[in-house]
Amino acid sequence: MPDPKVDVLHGTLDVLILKTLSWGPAHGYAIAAHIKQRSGAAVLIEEGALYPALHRLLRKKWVETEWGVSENNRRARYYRLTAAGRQRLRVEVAAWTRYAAAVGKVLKPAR
Amino acid sequence: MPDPKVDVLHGTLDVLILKTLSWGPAHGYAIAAHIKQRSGAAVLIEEGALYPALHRLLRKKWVETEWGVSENNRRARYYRLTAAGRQRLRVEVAAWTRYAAAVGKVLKPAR
DNA sequence: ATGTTCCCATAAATACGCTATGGGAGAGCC
DNA sequence: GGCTCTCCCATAGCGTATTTATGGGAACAT
Repeated sequence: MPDPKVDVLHGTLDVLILKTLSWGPAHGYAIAAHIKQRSGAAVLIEEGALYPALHRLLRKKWVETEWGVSENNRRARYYRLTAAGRQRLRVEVAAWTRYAAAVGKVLKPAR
Repeated sequence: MPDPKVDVLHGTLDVLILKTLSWGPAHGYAIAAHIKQRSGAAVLIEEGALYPALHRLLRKKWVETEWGVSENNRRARYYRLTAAGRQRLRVEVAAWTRYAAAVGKVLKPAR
């Protein structure tokens, strides 16, 4: 069984969602589309991961939601960052940046 | 502010270990120390994660092992990259690089 | 009417790191 | 001889997050 495909590293989905919502409220489908587009199709969010993640963020009060109608005239649930969510975004971006830099140092070729 | 500890993101441990072993054979304890040192203490590998990971890599034939004696005159198990492991390292470094770049694009501040 | 896209959602399987815990053996100090 | 510190290996149980697999409903184009 050759290699398992890993689209999203554990723990990075939340920050991607929060960042996306920092541009303004959006519904789930649009969030996934935005991340895909903005990452150059390198990060693909499965719906089975997306909706549990959104509910998780809701429970933590980092986002809030209300039903609405999408641009395509469909029933859609819009998510919006809360103040706590915006703060959390800063924390998670900092953590990612730090971690990515650290991994980069380890993986960097010899000097 | 003591030690800002950062959890290891799922899926990044293997590549860190493989990279470390690309410098030459090493035992578990030294692998953890190397990653800690090289990452500027940002990435700390718990032993409860390290040894299962090493056994995983063994099962996949990416590393091989033999018992020896450490620099401190202690019984130690040395791990060495196999050819398949070296190849796998290239794949995983590429995957990390690509993924990190993609996340970076999403997290980048406004245009 | 039929297929396609859009949109939401959950269960089961899976994966992997963390915490907690255990042990053994060399080295240095009293 | 004891004591403690550091080095080194290892496993079990837990928690959490992602993938896979499914399901459904509504709008729109053909």
